[in-house]
Amino acid sequence: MHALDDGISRWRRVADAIRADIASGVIAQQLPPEVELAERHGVNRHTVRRAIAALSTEGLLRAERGRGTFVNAQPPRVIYPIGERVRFRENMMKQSIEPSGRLIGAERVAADARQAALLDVSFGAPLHRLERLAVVDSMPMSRSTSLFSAERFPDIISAYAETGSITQALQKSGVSDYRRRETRITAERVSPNDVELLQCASDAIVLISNAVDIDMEGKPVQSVRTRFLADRFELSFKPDTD
Amino acid sequence: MHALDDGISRWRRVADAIRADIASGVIAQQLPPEVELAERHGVNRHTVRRAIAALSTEGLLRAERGRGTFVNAQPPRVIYPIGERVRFRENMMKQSIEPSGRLIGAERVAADARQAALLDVSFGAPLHRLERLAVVDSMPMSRSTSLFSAERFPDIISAYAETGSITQALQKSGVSDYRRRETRITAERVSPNDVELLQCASDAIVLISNAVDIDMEGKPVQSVRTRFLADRFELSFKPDTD
DNA sequence: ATTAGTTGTCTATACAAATAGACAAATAGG
DNA sequence: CCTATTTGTCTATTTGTATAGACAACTAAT
Repeated sequence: MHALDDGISRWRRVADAIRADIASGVIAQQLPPEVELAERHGVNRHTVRRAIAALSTEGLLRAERGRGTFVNAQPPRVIYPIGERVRFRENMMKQSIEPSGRLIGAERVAADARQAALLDVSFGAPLHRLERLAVVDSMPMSRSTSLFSAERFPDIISAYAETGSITQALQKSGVSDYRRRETRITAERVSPNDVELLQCASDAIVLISNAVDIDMEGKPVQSVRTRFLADRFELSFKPDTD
Repeated sequence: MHALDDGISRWRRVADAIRADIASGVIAQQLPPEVELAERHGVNRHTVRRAIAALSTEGLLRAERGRGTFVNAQPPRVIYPIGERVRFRENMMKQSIEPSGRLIGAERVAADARQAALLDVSFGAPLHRLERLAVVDSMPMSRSTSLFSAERFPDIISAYAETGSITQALQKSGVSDYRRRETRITAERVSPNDVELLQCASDAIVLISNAVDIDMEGKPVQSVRTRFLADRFELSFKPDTD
């Protein structure tokens, strides 16, 4: 009677279903009793209990003996505008959120064919790779990998380390302003490497944004790949605004 | 010694890792031998075999006894531009793709608070809900739920049924042109209802786009929620283009 | 105080997942 | 032809998942 053997346990599917019901508002404050949930999902009560246990350690639910199981209030999704002007710090502060970027790694690499085309440098040219982690209220939000031409921006790493801001680091390197040329968005399961970094479940979903920033003459400045945790973010694109 | 009990079987995690390695180009044509994969992922060879079996029935891999396991060529992700002008048919035909929309349901509903605000109608006002399925080469790509004011567009359903196009259905209803006001993007696991409709795995990831279209006077025309299969799509946002 | 309804804990059983080892069958290269 | 390498098949064992039933502990209302 097993629907599809997709390698996902029943309690996990029940947990996902409950999570979805909460997100969509089907379940508001209090969960139905365990026996009812078991019937609804066609599983044993113990399976429901395991699902609830998982969601409880996640902080989404709170079970009280004799009373029932309740939904904890969740922080709303952070809205992240994508458009011509993308400035992480500005965007967050408009929503009364105090952000902080953390440098988690820097490396010198050679441009592969794809990056060479995006950044308009020759194949194999030296690049600075900058790994950042965006944190809001001590909760990891996204992980970014930026690539800069090492020839054009030899000191971008130290400039970022000092200022903690891409915008300011670029200003020190002579780029007074920049804008986004293109943003491509897709979604995947989080990579195992990022699980502890982002403090998320090992099967969390990340929104992936591949973008290229250009200076005012239209020359590529940075190529950046950001992985947003999908359950903490919502990307917003407004044509008119700004 | 279990890393994290997240309800996902080991073979499934190995399968996901292999899929990711293929997507990122770490694995190109041929897979490493099963024993090597087993070591790399810290599992038994049989577990790797099960992962490979799943990916083979999925069409991603092809195992040949005595030779090895090979990666089948995959169709590239369809690039879907989001911007002011969003026209499904036009967008697809630019990429030499012949699309087709299928009407899978229509219903008359009352506006809830959120939809009323988006469409600028009063709470409880009658809406037409239009459910569509976008198909490319007989492969389902996305599922859309459109909402129109039933007062302003009483015949939108039949107009869409005749023309098979939102753009043309709106023209028949007196809207010569429209543009997108805002697009909000997030990602979730596919809902169980959509699994058979979209012909995808029960834990596939969907990119969700919530958008509002407005006419040339700025009045809201439709509110549309589209669920794109993340492994078949890439959303692209270009500020300058058009 | 009693009762109905709820979550928490315990034992037991059937079934699937993962591990382990051995060997067959096909391929490729010397 | 022979050998090394690789995928395919088989048996067996251990561990984890899911089901089943019973009962305790707690809450809220009568």
